[in-house]
Amino acid sequence: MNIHSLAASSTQTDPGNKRERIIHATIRLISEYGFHGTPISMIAQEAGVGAGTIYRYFKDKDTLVLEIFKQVNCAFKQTLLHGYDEGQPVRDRFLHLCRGIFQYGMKNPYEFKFIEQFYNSPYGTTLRREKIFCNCGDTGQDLPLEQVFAAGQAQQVIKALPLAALIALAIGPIVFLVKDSIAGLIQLDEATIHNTLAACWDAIQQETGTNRQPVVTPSFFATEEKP
Amino acid sequence: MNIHSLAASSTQTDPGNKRERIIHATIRLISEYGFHGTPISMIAQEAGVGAGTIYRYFKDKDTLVLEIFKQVNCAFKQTLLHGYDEGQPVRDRFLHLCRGIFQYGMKNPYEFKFIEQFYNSPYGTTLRREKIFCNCGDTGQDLPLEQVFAAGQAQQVIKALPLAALIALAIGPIVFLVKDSIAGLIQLDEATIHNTLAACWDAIQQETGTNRQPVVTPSFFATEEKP
DNA sequence: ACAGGCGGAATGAACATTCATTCCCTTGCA
DNA sequence: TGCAAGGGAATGAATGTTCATTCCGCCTGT
Repeated sequence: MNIHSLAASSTQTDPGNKRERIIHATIRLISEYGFHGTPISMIAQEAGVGAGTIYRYFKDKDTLVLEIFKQVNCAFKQTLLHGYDEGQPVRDRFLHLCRGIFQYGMKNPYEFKFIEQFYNSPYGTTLRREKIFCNCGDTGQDLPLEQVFAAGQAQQVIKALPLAALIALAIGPIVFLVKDSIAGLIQLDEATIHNTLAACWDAIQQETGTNRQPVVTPSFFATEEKP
Repeated sequence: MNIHSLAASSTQTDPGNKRERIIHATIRLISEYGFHGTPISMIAQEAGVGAGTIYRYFKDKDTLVLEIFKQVNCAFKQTLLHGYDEGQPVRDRFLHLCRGIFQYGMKNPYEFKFIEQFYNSPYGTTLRREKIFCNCGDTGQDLPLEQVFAAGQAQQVIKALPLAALIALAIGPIVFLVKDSIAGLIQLDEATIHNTLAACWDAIQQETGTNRQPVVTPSFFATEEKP
């Protein structure tokens, strides 16, 4: 798997809309069966094109999937920023982004699961570790969610947990629930979505009231493990 | 020199420990590459046995993986019940189970990812939908986590969210964090684990104080989507 | 008529599974 | 105690299938 052909995308406008059909077929099938579980022949059939035609548009299977991932991932990020206002309070910005992830997953189940598949593959893990990601106007800066966490911690409205933990607390439940929804295991109504998102906020927010267990600081655990 | 006997181990009890070696190799490889990404030949090599030997112990690749899943899933559930006391308060029981998942994942990364892979495969989804699961002393009753949620809701210490949402809020972040840890993307210390688990509780617990946004009820959303 | 996109058969590699053979432990017999 | 035959376990080359990729003749738009 090599990385080239960044922009051979549209030699001429678009002959049929074969490229699009191939992309959608790939997303749908890989989201369900995974990379190794979806042969090129299956993609060709689903797209309604000949197997050879796929190679007119993509160098090989690896390139096909990687290019689709970049495209889908960028579109996903763009979606999150729709209507996003940096001037809003931390809680509102947080909920906007989380709701965006939720809605994206509900409206684009195949893309959502495709992204999941990719991130959980060895290739995806490498990508994350090397922080390559895609550049879709992305200047290498933090994702907005990370900015929200930083701002929230500065204002002491968000817990002083490691970034990875905050991300897990925010996104973990959403991914979990969206996957269950896509699989048809549950039916989500708007109230449940709203309350779940509020619960995600409860998880990361720094309590200021008195009716809460104190958060234990790292130094507490210097010598012992459990009270 | 001698005549019989140092090892009565062979014919019946454990021929070598090949079966074990095959199982461990399968878990390790599938946890990393997925079902379709790990050929039998690779499993045989990793286990240090001939490819044909695997078929002495398992009917085919599907059976191999399914049997391993049952075994691993049951062992996982048993682990969670270690030291579990139904007489404890809801919060303590909840934290015990969540911590158990966390620790299991950290100590058994291959098994943890194997279970993940399985649940996210088409087969795993089907299994979940049909609620077949394995019966390892499992009398078909609810998982302890579900019992805790039910008890907590009865006592009004846990939010009145659908079961699937509560499970997502509890397990989602843990799965997320453990996977990051296994991938080597983060380093977890005990304090972070403790605080993250506490945050999971914050997510599902029903506030009794006054400094909290009210939880919106379903009827609120009957006609509109966003205030 | 022709240039180039297109489908799908052709190709060689890789895969799951089988099977003839080898290996090694047990056991009957001298 | 020594020895060799018997039999189940193990092996890896053989088999038939499926895969990714290539190739070539057809066909459409111009």
